[in-house]
Amino acid sequence: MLEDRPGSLGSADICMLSGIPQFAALSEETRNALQRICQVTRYAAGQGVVHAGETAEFIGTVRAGILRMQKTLHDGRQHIVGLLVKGDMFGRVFDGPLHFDIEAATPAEVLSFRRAPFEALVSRSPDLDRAVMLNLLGELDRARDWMIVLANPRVRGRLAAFLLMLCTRLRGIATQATDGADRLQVRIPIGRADLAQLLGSRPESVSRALHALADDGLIDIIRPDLLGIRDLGLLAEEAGEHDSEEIALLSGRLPATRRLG
Amino acid sequence: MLEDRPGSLGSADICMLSGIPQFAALSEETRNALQRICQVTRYAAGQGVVHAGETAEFIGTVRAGILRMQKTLHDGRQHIVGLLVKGDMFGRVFDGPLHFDIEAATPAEVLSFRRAPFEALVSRSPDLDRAVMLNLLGELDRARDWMIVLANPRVRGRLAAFLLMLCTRLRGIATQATDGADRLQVRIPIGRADLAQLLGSRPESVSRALHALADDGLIDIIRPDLLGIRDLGLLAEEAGEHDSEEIALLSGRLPATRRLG
DNA sequence: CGGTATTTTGAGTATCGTCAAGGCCAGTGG
DNA sequence: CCACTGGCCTTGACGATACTCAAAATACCG
Repeated sequence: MLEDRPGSLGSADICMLSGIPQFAALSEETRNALQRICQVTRYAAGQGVVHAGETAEFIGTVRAGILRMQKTLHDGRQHIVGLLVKGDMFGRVFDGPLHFDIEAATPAEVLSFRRAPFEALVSRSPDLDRAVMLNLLGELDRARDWMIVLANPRVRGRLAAFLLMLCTRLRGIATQATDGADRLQVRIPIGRADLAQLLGSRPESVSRALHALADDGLIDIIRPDLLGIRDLGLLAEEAGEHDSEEIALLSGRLPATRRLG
Repeated sequence: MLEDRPGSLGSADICMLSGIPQFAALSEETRNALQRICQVTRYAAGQGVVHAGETAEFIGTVRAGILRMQKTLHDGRQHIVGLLVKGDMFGRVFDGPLHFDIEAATPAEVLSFRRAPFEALVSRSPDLDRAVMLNLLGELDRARDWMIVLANPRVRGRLAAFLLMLCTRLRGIATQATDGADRLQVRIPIGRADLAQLLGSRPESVSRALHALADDGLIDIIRPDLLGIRDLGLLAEEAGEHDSEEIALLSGRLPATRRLG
């Protein structure tokens, strides 16, 4: 359903929209119109994409890589409030300025549409309008999933929930091919300090929690930013296993211990 | 057992849409069309409105009172992920089932539109379409504000941030008239257990933090669910004062204009 | 007025935040 | 090629905070 087809298309331009699920279902006409008002921009890790307070002149869609959304506090510190991955949009269609900064967390490619023509196109194309709305709905759900992650009382639990999120929602983006067998690998796209703020903790505590999980055999720390997932089931248990169904699906091909209450 | 109960069909038709900001700007024609497919339902505190997993047959808008959005875990415990107040919509227009339960936190009035005709109307009326989209954008922002609240490392800070939210975003809804001078009163619409889960803590810790704030003179605990705000500025400081501007507005004098998404 | 649920308090322990130091890695310059 | 430097991650120690368990006090409801 969500498969993007490797386009056997003649023009290079036509490929610009490819790979983004939500655009795949659009009509030929709408896609062509989008094509005309878009451009691809590449960002290096750490580079700013949009700043809070300014009404972005374009609506963006992540094509590759990971962007982080953050609020800059008055004292200069930054507070991450979410990550944007392939297919996520930003830029407040029809609305005022953004309330958050957006920066590239990894090298990233952004597909950007000039605001005015994009809004006009949305008004004119019901299918695009609907795609935008569904995208918002999806982001809303994910923001609420974040809340559940953050509502975990212990750092270990929040970290486990976060890793779980990386394995499920961001599957195929943050995760990498397994090394032969069934071992799943996850790349953490942000540093310890940022991760700590995201999880409402401190870098030291995050590090300790991470190593505690490793000591208990739930994960392997291959590199500081690269983890191997050993037991997804135990991880889910640690996180409070809110959605046991989805985990079960993932664990299906893994020798995870199933101990549902 | 909570059961959904259809409310009385609207008879005072003309006034049904009144009082909800986002509908005020709609065209006469759209409002009339909405009028025809809506009904008002009243819920008692604790009563269920929609259950997760089912595609709601209604798109709802809160008219009065407070609803809570929650995820029911496999073990029966519930996890609150947000509160809905006047003007907030729920029901995933154009999309599948809800992922959360919705229950009345206080006695509430919900304006509900039958899904099919509502979606048809949205497709037909650009102004309504845009109102729905702006509403989603606003909810997304508030969900992210929640994340910042929850990312506070200490319970005191999270609690202070939560109270601040009640004073700003839910102003006039959770807040009550001041008793004479500058003292603001806030009603907490959920019990300690729910509040604790919402803030990623335990009822005991929430109670202690609350009384600690009271001992330090930031608030008064009039009843377990009714607080008097003594010093908004100190509260903001406690919370980490992310948005000092808005606080300054409130701390000075009102009336604060409703913050637009 | 009694019964129940919720909130609060208390004591003990685990966890976490804080401060400070040490280690690892990459890039830089001798 | 190697020492040096700076950033990030990790570790250690200690004090503060928060969770757990248990019990008492209070509010709520009929």
